[in-house]
Amino acid sequence: MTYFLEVFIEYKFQQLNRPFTYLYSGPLIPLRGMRVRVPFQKQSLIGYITQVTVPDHPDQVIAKSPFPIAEIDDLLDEHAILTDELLSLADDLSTKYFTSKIALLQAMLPQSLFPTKQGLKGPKIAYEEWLIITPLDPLPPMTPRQRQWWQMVASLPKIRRQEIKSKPAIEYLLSQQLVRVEKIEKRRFDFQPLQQEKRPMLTRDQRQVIEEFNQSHDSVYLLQGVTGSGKTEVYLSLSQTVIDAGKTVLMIVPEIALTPVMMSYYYHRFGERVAIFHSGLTPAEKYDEYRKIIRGDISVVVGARSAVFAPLKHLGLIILDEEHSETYKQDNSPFYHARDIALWRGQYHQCKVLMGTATPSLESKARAEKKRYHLLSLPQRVNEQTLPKTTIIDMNRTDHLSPQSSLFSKQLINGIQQRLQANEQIILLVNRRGYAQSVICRQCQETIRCPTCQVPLTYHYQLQSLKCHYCDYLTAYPDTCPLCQSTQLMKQGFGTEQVVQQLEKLFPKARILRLDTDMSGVRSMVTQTLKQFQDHDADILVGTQMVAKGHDFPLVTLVGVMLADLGLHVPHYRAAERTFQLLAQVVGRTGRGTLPGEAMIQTTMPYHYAITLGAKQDYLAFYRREMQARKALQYPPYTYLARFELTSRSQDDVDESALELTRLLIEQVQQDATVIGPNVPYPEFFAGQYRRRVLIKYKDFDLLYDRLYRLYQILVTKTHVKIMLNVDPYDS
DNA sequence: AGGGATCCGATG
DNA sequence: ATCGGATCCCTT
Repeated sequence: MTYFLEVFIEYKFQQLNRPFTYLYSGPLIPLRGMRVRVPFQKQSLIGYITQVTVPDHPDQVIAKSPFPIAEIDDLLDEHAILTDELLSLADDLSTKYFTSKIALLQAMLPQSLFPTKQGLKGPKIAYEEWLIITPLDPLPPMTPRQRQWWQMVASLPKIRRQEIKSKPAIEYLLSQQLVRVEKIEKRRFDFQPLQQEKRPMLTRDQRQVIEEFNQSHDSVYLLQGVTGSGKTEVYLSLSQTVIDAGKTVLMIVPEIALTPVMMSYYYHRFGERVAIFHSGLTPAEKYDEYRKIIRGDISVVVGARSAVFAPLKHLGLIILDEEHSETYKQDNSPFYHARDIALWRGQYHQCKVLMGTATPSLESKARAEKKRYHLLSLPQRVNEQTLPKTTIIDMNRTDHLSPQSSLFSKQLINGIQQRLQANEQIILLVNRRGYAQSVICRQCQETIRCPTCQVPLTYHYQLQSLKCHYCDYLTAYPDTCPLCQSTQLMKQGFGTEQVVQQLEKLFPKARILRLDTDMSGVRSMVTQTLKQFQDHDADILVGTQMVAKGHDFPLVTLVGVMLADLGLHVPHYRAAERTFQLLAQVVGRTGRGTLPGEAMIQTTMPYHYAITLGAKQDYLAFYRREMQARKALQYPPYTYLARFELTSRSQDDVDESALELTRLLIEQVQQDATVIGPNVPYPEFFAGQYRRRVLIKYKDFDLLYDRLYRLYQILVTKTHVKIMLNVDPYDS
């Protein structure tokens, strides 16, 4: 049989983002989604099959072809590693986001299955050998010892080979064909579920929401429930219905740190049919989980952003928890948003998509108001507690500051003291990691900066080093100013490390934990810290926004926020929304058990609406107010944004291309869009590349698409400059 | 004319 | 990305 294969090769360049035709005439059956090794210009490259055809007269096809068609070198997979759905998703996304299909497949697949040469070096399937008895009559002769082992194998349906301690015995049993060996794929990921309390009874509100969801025929739902209203129970209950009907569920959470908790909930209900999937697994674990999913052994996948591509078949429900979370947007190529992917897959499978949060993104709330999404609400906390009492503390007033440490207000110190005495727990949000924000030289007034990004470096006490929070550049803390050699270096601003240090001085008996991304380098450290706090092996948890998300600690009765206005100083149209959401979320971490909660917010901007409304968790007031601001400035959700990102090793080249692109854009699309640029991003130089951006603001992408695409095609051939389109960018 | 560097276009 | 042919440029 002669097959004609359409193959995409491994290079992820726009110019090569098209299929090449190859021949295969071997004994196997090639399928869409399998990887192949192909000759390509004297090279041997990996690619994947997107189309297979079997013509009646292959010779004629070859004769008529305008180019010579080569044979593939090798067929690399026995089964397709991608479903038709995901191939078609990659198709759609590569057109919409101007990205090569290979780049998208790399986002969808675990590294070890990448269609690149690298991928082939990845982990292989791990097998375990199981012994299974073969009924024989009459039995061959056996020594008593051999007979003993034989009986042991016979008493079980199957047994792991390594459990039989006597090697000669097995070999004899095998040689006599009394038992046979079956190789079964091993699952390397070993999930240790967390302890969980008994399943609570559903509240009336929860039952009502579940009923409304099940009765409705709408496709997209926004579940808006205040913090502590029990959204997770709703997710579990709806998942149960779907799984009982023989379909599968995709459960997406915003952070890897939240997967073990959510996974435990699902694991306790659905056992081995749950898979976990996120970028924190080892390549081997990811490989195993992925294969398990694609084989159809899995009913629920729990995971972070990349799990939205999990190749589940027969999807019956997609849940996106904490819908507003910015971690769902991948802000480097390929620039996708997990919410968009979820909606796309929902449509493909004709299944419902449920997005839950206490503080919806303005986009989603606006769509719910327009009835494009079906709004479900949980207005009450499950424990019938009121929302926590909150105080905003003006840190401009020196009389508010504690005489013992200027980082804290008197009030917060007192609050912590009281909780420690009552043996209750405290969360402190400090949304900046490290010890000191920056280091300045008193002599020459210069800040010490990253040699590659030019960003001020942050001082880390534990490492005794300076760290760049953009590129992770690390250097020992210098004794003298690198510019003028003066010894008068001064640390400015504080972060989590310093807060912990001060707390240790102020409360020597308190058990204090720190949680931020600096410790997530060590695998499972985050989970361990959270578990320690959950088990009340610590009194105070100090951390960055990681502490604000989704956790449920019933003993926490005080939440303190330091530097609440931090996010408001970033020049970004989403700054207020981010600050509001962060505050509302973190304030929601207190008073979740039977004890009433309290929150104290330290800020130098005590009257900013993001802070006053965030403190009260008054979503609706914030929504109305922020929508007015967005309307006045014509920002999303009243318009859409897209950003061309240009990078090059040459500053001149990138400047030239950016100007050219801006000129063309103004010429081509000014009627239907606003063109802003070229802009120089911060930092300008990153990862060995100079960067420029051009922003466009528009109302209707379809109207622009053809012109943008043509323009892109012209510029993309320019050598030395890479151009990417970031639709709906989130970073500043 | 010869050889090396550089550009450009195509890749099945 | 990378190969190979065309072009350019300098030297002899």
